Amino acid sequence: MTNAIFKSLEQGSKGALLRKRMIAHLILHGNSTIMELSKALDLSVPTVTKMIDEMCQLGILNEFGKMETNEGRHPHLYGLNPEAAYFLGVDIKNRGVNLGLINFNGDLLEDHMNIPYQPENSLEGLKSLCQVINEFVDNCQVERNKIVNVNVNLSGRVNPESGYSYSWFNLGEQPLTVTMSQMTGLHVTIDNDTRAMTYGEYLRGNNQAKRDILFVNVSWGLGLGIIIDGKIYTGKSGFAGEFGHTPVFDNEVICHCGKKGCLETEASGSAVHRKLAERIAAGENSILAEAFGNDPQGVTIETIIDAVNREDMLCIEIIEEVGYKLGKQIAGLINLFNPELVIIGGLLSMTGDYLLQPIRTAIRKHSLQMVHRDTHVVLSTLTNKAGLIGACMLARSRTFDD
Amino acid sequence: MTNAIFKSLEQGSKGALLRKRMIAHLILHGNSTIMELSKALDLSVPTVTKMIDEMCQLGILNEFGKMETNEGRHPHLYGLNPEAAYFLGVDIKNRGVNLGLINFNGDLLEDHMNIPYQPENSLEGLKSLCQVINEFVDNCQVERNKIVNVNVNLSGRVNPESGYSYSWFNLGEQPLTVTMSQMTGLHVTIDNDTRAMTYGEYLRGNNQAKRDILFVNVSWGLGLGIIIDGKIYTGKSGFAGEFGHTPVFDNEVICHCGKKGCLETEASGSAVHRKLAERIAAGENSILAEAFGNDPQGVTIETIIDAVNREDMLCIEIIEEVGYKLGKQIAGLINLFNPELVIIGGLLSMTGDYLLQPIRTAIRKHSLQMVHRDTHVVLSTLTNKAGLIGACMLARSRTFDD
DNA sequence: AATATTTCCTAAATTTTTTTATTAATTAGG
DNA sequence: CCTAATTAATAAAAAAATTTAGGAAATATT
Repeated sequence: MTNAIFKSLEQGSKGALLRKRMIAHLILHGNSTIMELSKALDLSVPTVTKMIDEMCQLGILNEFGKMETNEGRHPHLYGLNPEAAYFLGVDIKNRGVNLGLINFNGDLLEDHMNIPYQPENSLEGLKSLCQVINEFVDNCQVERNKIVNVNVNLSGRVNPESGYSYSWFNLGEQPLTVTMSQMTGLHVTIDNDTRAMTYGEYLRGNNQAKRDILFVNVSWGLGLGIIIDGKIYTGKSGFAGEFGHTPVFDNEVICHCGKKGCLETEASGSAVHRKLAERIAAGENSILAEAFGNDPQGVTIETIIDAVNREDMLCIEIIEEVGYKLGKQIAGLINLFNPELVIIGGLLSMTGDYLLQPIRTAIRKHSLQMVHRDTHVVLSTLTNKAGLIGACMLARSRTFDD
Repeated sequence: MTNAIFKSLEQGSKGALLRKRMIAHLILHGNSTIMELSKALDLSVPTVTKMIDEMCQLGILNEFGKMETNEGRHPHLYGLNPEAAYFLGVDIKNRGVNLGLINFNGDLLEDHMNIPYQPENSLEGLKSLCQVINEFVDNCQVERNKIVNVNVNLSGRVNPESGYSYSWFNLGEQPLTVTMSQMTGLHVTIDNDTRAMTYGEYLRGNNQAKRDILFVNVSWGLGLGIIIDGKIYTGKSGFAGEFGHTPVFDNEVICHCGKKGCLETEASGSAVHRKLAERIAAGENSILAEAFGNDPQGVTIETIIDAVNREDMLCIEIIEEVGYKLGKQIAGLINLFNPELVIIGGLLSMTGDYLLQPIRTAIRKHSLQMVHRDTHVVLSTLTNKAGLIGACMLARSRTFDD
């Protein structure tokens, strides 16, 4: 972002708020006409015209030809200038890190999945993460000074407002965002990984125009992202969505949160892994029997998903069992939230209908018909890139939030 | 509300939106200075001054003397003119109806509890309800034409926007609000009873300045009211908050919703009633043994509450059991919503600490410490008047919503 | 092909809002 | 009791936004 553009959006700058509202509208609704903007922002046509002219001058917006209409003069279309700014998304996984670059328009220009990186909760671990980021920036197609913001997804407790992370890299006194900015020379924001996935699906997952959305992140653990009236809901302290630790069962499995009976102990990737290990140990057959025999800890969720998609019966049975238990709890969520859309995402959702159908069955059976009638339940469309794309989208959005 | 006042707030009237925003602020924050309003509404001091002058002229606002400050010139205080308009709240109970009258300032001027009325889901039942309302209006201290709006609480499915009620008085084609307006000659709005209670506690329950609130309505059934960012959350179709039908148990009790295992079958007034009946039938002793022996259906929640407060051991035991089960599920809600405040209300909350303490114990045990640390769990302060006061407050608010 | 109709966009006039400067009201301290 | 310091409210000037009216670009109709 050139200096002139940045200045025109700085807090205090005349008309900055309106300009940001206009950008936010264009992000959400795509290229628009003056009339549409005038109605959406509740401003007169001349005012919008004037603002658009200014922003075209600054290089923030572009004209994109005329719209095809049936009658009358055709209106011009205006939209974000893709080259006005670039943003970076960073998605940290158990055994690697995903990096992505988008332009101002939100198009994913480059992505680099599974860059080797061993997450380690120390200053060294943070330094090597920043090194990975710096290498990506140095080798990407865009100059460093054109990258306006970097958003990093972290698991666990994250306060995006203050920039503090409590579960990861909670080192020293200053917010993690400040430390990372110093290490990379780039502006950095952070957010929770499930929230980022939710935001990615909201903006890029074929789910346009839905305002009340639940996103269920079924990976090693179990998380929930909540979008209410088009905005991410974080709760009072930023910890909303701890779905995995809902007290449901009377089992004796100790959850990593320290309690017993958490939903996560029966409905998550870790639950699938444990159940598989138990049943293979009890003598049941599976194409993963050998792998579990050699090194149970070495079997990843990806391995299990692969086995499911190769139609291993034991794996499918366990996925169905877990899906039904999860669906029953999602039924409760639907009763509570009466959402427009429920998206099933996370690693385990890559088993597709094997997971989705039992969930749908359980929802039909256990939630009130009048409530779930208006709720669509679908699979994530971004699958394993939801977190990365969400990180990129957040990197952009955060630049225009106050 | 005189014609001039009404006209100045009508949609389309110049500055109506700003005037409504100002009224909304004064409702929520009480009497304010010009400076405070200027900051809250993001308008300059001269603009606010001009608006206030106009609204004082119209009789909407009053000046209320000067505020005590330490230094400098003291600012004038402005607030709603209590006599500018009056509103009626109607709260329908199982065996009667509660009516209340508030002034523009929200002060409860008159209330009439438990007016004999047998709710009947028919045109006759609706007519006799309107007759009760008309009698109250004719005998109250305010002239009929000064009453601007009447809000009626109904249980079950209600769409406040469209004015249709689906569980009660779903007669004919036009919205219930229109029918009732014709029958009473007054402007009528409707809402769900739990939402009204929630709104009452939000505005009048010593819980000011909290923005994310859950209200648990433990009466014969079990409902949940959700306030997010200071606004009532209704979900996509207006049915959010069906907490009572969360699938939790494996029992064989058929809920009135038709399903088995609903939370409501183990944690609600009806559950307490059933458990009591069962254990008395099994030979356990209680001061209600005789009453249950004669006419089980005749024993009301009020009777049971009375027995608890007279320290009947069996009743207390059952309340504690129900409280713990409810608390465990509320723990899940806290994990999900990370709210600032949880209010325990509804008829059963009148057992006070007998219900609250087991709930708190269960929350401590079953929700994540880092999440519930910032959540206060309190009893309803409006108790049996929450619904009525909420109805009155909604009657007023609805006049200034679009 | 000419005219009517529809819709978009622009320019000047009008209205509204904000800035800036000034006056008013109040307290603290000498 | 007077003056300095502080904050509120107002008035006039400046800036910004909207309304109104008219021209421009496109399609439909005669």
